[in-house]
Amino acid sequence: MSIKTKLLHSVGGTEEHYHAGDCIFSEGGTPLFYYQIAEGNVKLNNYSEDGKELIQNILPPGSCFGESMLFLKKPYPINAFALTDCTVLKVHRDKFLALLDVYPHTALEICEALSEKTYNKYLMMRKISSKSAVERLTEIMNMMKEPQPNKDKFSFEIPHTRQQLASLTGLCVETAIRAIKRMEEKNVLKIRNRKIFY
DNA sequence: TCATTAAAGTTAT
DNA sequence: ATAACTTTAATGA
Repeated sequence: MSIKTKLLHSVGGTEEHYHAGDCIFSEGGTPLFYYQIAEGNVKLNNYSEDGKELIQNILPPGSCFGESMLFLKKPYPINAFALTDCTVLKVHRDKFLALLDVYPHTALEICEALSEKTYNKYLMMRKISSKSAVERLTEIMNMMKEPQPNKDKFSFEIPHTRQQLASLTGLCVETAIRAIKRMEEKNVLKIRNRKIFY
C-alpha cells in the first residue's frame, strides 16, 4: 500500500501542505521526489492544445505518485495538482532510492503499488476507448465503486463533479451530463440534489 | 452520436 | 461579488 510515515521521516522526508488547486509538479519538469498523500486528493492530468483537460488519475490519501518517473531519466509526462487542500510526504529521489536498497520489503511494496496502477491503467484504457458516452461513464463508475465495501445499488455517491467525470472519460461536460441523465432514466444511477448515486 | 457555442441558472468561495 | 459548476438548446461534423 503505502510506506510507513515514520520510515519516510527517518530518511529526511518532509511534510508539504498544498491548497486546493496548487501545482505539485508539472509536465516537463525533472522528477526529483517521491510523493505520498497523507491527507486530501491529488489529480494527475494533461492539457491539450485547446485547453481541454484530460484527467489521468485522481488519487486518495495513502497513494503515492511521481514514483514511477524516479527510475527514469525523463521529464514528467503529466501535471500533479492538489484537488483539495492536502498534506503530502515528500522524499528526495536519492534518499528514496537508498531506502529501497536497505529495505527490500519496502521496495516490493512500491512494485506492488506500481503494478496495481498499471493494471488499472490498462483496464481503464480498454474500457474508455471507442465506446459510447454512457458506456464510458458506466465503466469508470464501476471502477470507482469496485473497492467500496457496500455493493448495493445507489449506495455509492460519486465523489466527483460532472466536469471531472467528463475529463476522466475524454468527453465534454454537456455530453457527460446528458449521458448521466440517460443513465438515470435507465435506472442505473440516481440523482439527489445534483449528487450522483451509483 | 458527440463536440461546440452560447446563454442562463445554481452553488461555492 | 465572483468564479466554478450545471443545465438546456441550437447547430454541424
